[in-house]
Amino acid sequence: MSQGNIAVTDQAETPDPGKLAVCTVMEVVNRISGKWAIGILLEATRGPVRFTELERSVSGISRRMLTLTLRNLERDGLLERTVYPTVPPRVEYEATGMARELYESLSALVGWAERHREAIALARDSYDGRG
Amino acid sequence: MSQGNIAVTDQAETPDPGKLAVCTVMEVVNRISGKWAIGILLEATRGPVRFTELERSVSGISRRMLTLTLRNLERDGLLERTVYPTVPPRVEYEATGMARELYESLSALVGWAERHREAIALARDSYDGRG
DNA sequence: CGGAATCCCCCACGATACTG
DNA sequence: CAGTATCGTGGGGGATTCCG
Repeated sequence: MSQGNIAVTDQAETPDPGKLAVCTVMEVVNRISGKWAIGILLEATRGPVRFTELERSVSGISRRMLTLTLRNLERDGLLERTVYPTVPPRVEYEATGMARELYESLSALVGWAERHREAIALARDSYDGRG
Repeated sequence: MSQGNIAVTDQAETPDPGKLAVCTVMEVVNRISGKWAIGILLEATRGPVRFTELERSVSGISRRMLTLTLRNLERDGLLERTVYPTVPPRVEYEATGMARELYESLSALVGWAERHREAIALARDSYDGRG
């Protein structure tokens, strides 16, 4: 994805700061746009959390998706995974500083959504009503 | 999606502001998480833009996806569609005030991505290298 | 407890037409 | 010019089973 927008900046005409911003936004949006990443990130921001705790607190998630999403977040450096070699095994996940900063950066978006939630709902009703 | 997190707030225990924020974030992220929405929104933020102009400036997009994404953005009240009943037809799209505010709200995310891009790349290399 | 492996489904998206 | 219609595909995600 984003082949066009990114490739264009190679050595072509003026790098166009606008296009660059688009790529940057898509980068971060794609990173958290999965169905579960944001919820997991939030739980892990509260403090160290175990696999099974996440399975319970992130309601609706399957073991498979929990594992996959945790791996991706860990890979991006947003979660730190700690294994305690006890028996039974104990694994804890915690948000990194980067992830906490990300969560703060999202507050602007939350503000926007709250300010315009009603307007969006009205726009949809209007659009769906008249076509 | 988000069945769990939203449904839980019906009349259950304390509404948990954290979970509510998760839903709000996912709301807005999902709204712009398509492959083309952000790029289209940017072009339409510069000023009124025609269908064919978008087809050229948003590189790689197909007519079909352009139409679908435009419809969704219009439905959410992020784009305004103006039809000039001339021949040949002329249709212009422009970002609404809401959309412009959204773009400003995204700047925090851009800042985050720029600050941590290198750290993320390193985290990935490290993760992929060692497994 | 904390996963990995397998199977299946759905839908966002791409390609390729046709049209007022 | 600005769309619609139709068909096909890939991968994100669900359900289930097995494992150290």
